[in-house]
Amino acid sequence: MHAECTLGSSASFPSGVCGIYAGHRFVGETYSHECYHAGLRSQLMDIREIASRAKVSTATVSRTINRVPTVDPQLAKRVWKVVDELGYYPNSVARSLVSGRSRVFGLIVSEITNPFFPEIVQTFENLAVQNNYEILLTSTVYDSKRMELSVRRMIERRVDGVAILTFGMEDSLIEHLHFRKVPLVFVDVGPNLPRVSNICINYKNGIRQAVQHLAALRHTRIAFVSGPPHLKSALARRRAFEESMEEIGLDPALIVVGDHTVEGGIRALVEIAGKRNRPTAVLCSNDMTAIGVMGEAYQRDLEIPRHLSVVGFDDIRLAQFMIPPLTTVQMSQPELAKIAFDALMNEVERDEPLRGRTDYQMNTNLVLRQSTALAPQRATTRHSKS
Amino acid sequence: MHAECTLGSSASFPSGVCGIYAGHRFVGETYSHECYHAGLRSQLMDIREIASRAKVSTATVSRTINRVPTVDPQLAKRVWKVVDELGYYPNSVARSLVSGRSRVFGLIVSEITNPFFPEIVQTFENLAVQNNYEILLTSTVYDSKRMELSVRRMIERRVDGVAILTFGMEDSLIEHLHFRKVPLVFVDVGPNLPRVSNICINYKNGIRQAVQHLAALRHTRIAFVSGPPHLKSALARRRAFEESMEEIGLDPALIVVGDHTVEGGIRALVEIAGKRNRPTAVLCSNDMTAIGVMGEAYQRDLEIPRHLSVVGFDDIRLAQFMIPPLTTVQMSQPELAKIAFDALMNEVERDEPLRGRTDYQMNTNLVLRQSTALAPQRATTRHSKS
DNA sequence: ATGAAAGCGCTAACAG
DNA sequence: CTGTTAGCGCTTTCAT
Repeated sequence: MHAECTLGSSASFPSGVCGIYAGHRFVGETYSHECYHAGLRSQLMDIREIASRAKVSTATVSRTINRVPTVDPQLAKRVWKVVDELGYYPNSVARSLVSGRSRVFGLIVSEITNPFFPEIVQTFENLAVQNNYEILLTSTVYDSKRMELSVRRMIERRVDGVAILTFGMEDSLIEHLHFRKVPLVFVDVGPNLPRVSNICINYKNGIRQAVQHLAALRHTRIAFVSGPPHLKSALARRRAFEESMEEIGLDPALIVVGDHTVEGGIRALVEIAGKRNRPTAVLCSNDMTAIGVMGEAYQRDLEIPRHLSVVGFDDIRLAQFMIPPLTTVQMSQPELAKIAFDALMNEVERDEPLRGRTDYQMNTNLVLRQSTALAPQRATTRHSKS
Repeated sequence: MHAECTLGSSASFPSGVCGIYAGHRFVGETYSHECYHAGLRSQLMDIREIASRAKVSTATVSRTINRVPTVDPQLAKRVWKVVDELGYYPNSVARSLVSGRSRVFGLIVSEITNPFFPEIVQTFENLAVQNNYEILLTSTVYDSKRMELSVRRMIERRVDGVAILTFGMEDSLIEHLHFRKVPLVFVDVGPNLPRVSNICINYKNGIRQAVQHLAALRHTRIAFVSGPPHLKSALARRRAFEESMEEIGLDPALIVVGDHTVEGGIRALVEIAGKRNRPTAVLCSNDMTAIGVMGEAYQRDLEIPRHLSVVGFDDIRLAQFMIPPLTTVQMSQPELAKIAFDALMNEVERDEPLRGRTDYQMNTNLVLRQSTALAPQRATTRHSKS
């Protein structure tokens, strides 16, 4: 009946708890000599309670639970039985304290509500579950006080590593973490230090594909809506755009400075729409911008893709549900999350830290959907979507 | 120079760390008699290190840091100075162990990538920061194994409370938490037990508004796309729809069983579009469904709102960025998160648990945007959006 | 007001 | 192979 183990790979719950829950008082009634402070101790069970009930030492309970192979199967069975019956769960706070490892990874994002992140958090969490880790999620909401707090919280909770997916973290904060020898992983901006991993995104590949796709659709007046200029990843995208245009002998029709928000996209479209000899295609530095562009185009009866082709960047989940579905450069969030998580795991398991940064590469690729079409002919035939 | 305090309400970082970081070795060099194990101890500072440097006892350091008012200002200043210089951060793992309170709230959601949740997580995190809490986020991804794991993780980490925002949690898991006296908060489905809070959503109000809005636009053939039938909150929405229709003497034109996903919305539109005497308006049980409906309508050249009015439910952030912006019933996610967080805080701070459940109420309201319009006239004048 | 010391629940030496 | 015991870093009596 109680043959199943409560802990370890089998994730099943103890079958005994319901009985206990149903009214069976078990604290203090058969308390052994080891209980010198019954009243003050946890109202529930601890390792000593298990030990005394299974008539073994706490060390044996610990070993059993941690699957140390040298424990006598007989004893182990007795221990598991009690663990199972009492629904005992080891206190990971105590475990962390003694082991010095919290089994928690910090994940710092700029804003959880930014659709770029949920997919990342989800993948991170999946990996955490698989590896018996927890994730401590904090968002900086672009506020330097909040960034400080994020870092402080990570340090106080003694996380085993931090993925910094917020763009624009002050160096002093990074030093705080690095000083405490916490493994760190960054996107694009990782400093060359031990215990630091850096994920290098190949922006050029996807953006070149986007530009060439537009050119193939006979667009020649192609605009770009950039991200915030202080953001390294945004600059890289812009540069990739300019280079890709130059490669095929095209001049950017217009470069609007955006800010990676929907509102920025709206403003950008206003500017684009107002331009004489209006661009026929826009490449946006991220999908939120593209969403803003599309929304404002709709308000102005500018049809997409008939009058204007739009390409995004990131491929957030929503991109495919836009109307029309958004053609965009995919920067796979699950892949990014996996690389980040693995980088942290590698660092945690490494005995001797490396001399410097570890680099990881990630590619980007165009995903074709329905927000791009042949460039409108100048006052001759009209190309509608059907 | 080091006048600022490192800890407490002032969130500023110690100014001394950079110097230390820049090469000043401080472990072991002035280690006092209290250091009996320098090599094995934390490579960084702990409370004893602070104590010995400030020439006070660890108790005094602890009291200072915790702002116990009885400490001598002279001593306190000395302590703060050292804390500041060394960039000491108390180890909250140890704190949790001794205090028995982890200052972590669990947050169980069904899927982080479901756009309904990010806003909730963000608000929860904001409140957590304000109250010196951490959040332990887990997602069940509709998998019972993962649900078990979620609960197990919460218990092992000794969370101080759990907000269960996943719909359809098995009773046995809830018992596990409740058995360990963990405060719990639910939406709609909270059992009547001590330390349980329940947030009752008034679905009817918003849905009635939606129905009356459509009726006022002269829609008479109104369809409803439901959520998964096993979901209590989805059933409540459906019932609210039926009642609201009945109130004004209308029969539902069609009720399609959906599943709260975009794909379900797509299927629903296929069914709606294929019906002879097609409904002119659809009310969807959530926004994801509405997005699916709109997407598929686009694919079929069914214009929204000209040919079909669409209303969603939830008012996820994206709703306003859809094309056209989606008219929807708002169920404020920030408000929900705040109620949930406060409920947990109230429970944690309560000395004696109440006899039974605590109830909280939350309303819903229609938000008008552009996905609804006058019902198309039967083969007479056409109402276009301009 | 301050310090010494006893633990919080667990793990890991070290003995047996 | 098992048990005893000394802590992990902190808070909190209990004396002083």
